[in-house]
Amino acid sequence: MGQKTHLEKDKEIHLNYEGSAEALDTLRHSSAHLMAHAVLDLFPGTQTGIGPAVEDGFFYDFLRDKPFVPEDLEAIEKKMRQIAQEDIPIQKVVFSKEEALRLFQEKGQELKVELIEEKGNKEVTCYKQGSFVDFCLGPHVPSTGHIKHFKLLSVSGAYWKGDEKGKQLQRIYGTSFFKKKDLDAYLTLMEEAKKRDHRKLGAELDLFSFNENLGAGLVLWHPKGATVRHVIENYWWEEHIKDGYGFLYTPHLAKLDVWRKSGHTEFYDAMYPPILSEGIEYEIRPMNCPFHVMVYNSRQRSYRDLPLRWAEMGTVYRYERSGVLHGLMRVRGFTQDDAHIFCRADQLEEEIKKVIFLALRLLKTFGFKDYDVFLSTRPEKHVGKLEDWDKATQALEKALKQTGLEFREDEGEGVFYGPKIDIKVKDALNRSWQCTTIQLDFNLAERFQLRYVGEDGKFHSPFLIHRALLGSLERFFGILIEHYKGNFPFWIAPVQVIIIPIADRHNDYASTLDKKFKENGLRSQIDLRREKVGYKIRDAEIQKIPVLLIVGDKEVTNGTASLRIHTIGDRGEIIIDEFLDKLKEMSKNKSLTVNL
RNA sequence: GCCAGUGUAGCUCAGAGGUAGAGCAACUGAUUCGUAAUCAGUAGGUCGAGGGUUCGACUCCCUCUGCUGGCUCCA
Repeated sequence: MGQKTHLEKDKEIHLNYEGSAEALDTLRHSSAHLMAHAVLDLFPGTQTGIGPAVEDGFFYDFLRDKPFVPEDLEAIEKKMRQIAQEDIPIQKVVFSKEEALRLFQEKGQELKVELIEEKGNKEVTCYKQGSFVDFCLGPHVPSTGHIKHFKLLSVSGAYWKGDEKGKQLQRIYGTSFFKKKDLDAYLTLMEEAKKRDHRKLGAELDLFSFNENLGAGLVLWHPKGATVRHVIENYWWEEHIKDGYGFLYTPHLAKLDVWRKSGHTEFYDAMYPPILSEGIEYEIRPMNCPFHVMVYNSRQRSYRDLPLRWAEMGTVYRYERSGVLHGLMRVRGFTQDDAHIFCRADQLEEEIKKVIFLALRLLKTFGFKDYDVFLSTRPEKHVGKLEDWDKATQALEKALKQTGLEFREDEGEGVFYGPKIDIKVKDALNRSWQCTTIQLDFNLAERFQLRYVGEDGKFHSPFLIHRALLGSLERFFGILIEHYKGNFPFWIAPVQVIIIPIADRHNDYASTLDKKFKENGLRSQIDLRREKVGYKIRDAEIQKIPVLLIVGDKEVTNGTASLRIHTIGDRGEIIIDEFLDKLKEMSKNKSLTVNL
């Protein structure tokens, strides 16, 4: 379906099929119009901003004295259904710019007037449905009756043209589908996402918490969360050792002058105010780079020393505005799995390739197999030599191509100090999360005068690669929790095995098993409470412990245990030593599934 | 930071201008039990914090703080 057009110039006929993404966008765009139509009917005097289709639905921005409250959404939705039922034709109308301006002026739609003045050509395309007219390029569905399966979701604030200093508008979000089945599936997916929300699971599984008295965005890692973190860090270290990294520990604080020199005070706005001590200003670090650079500068370097790869789980603190904080995904204190690589021009491509492969190796092991990859190139405002930018951008591109990854080029979206590669992982619900970032840094190399002595005996500037693979441990943990819905793979699970004795008389036997598992490097736990098996099993299942071992008279006599696998169920008796080996194997292989 | 919503027991949630209630969890006792909740009893709250209005505030008003959904920004 599509909009029929009788324009002489526009001979092109849009034939959109329901299955296509374009068709869905059209439907949603029309849904946005329908919503604006309903809003203007219900709340005369409201001004309309923009109302596009977005990834999961649509929104429309409104300017109105009184804010919309949740109850208004119900009324608007009802009105929308009414207008949809009337099946009003949606027509394309072309005005001259003057006509269009007059029309919207008369309607008191000043925002639209502003838009037409900016974007309108000689001829201004509008779409009309009954009393509602909108400045819009279309296309749209033929009539309001085509819009059947939609739901308004939320109200929020939004700035006119995205400008924080501009007018504050009210945005209403909704979604719309061709088929009821699809709408229901979407709503179910939202419910599903809520169930695996890391904030909810974090509390339920006792992984981490926040505390109002401590401050927003500051994470308390509980023992179970800390165990997962430790597992992640251990594995991360092993892989970095394999790739020839050295490790650094550096302080969380430095004189403000360091940050002046690095340019952070000038260019970076997420810094906490400095701390004055004995007349000297200190700054809590928002980044690790200057410290690593100082290690580099602690002695003279030769071209033979390069590349130098130095990694640190570097904790940083950034003042994030209160409204942007979000569970573990966006915090004020976090630990980056950071590293800086100092290399020569001729090593650049190889080093970047190595980093990409290392990133993929790590992400795959954690179970992430789909990625969105971006290459961001030189923005207008930048530092560094053009020649270096070109060389580096080429190296990034060449390295990416060699990995066989599909990537998108974001032209001009690089940071002012260098081009970069970003890798976002897709989780179990196909949501995308920023993890890996690989950035060239011409700024620090220059400001801290990084040098090495070349083959020719002269000083040269090394390239500085700044990279984080998991991103931040906090965010990565959050992503892991949501990806697995708290059902961590065996090698990651904070408690891997729980031993459940049926009655008191089985406690001793159970304890020897627990001890044996612990001695073999497994994270085992024992439930000695005087409760019925059913109760203990339920508890263990809720805690999402992957392996449950139940021991009663039979098992004590046979020297065995009965296995129950989380979410799978009872698997019968197992022989301890054999089983122990299997578990150790599973841990060692970092298996993502339970193979027992 | 901005717009909107929200904060009642450890958790999930009722209630309401006259000093708070349920279920689960916790604790105590009984039960010694075979694959997702045994029974009974007890205890638990400065109703997010501070200020104001009122004879009286958990309830109304203001400020702060945390959280939620967005905007803007970002690992």
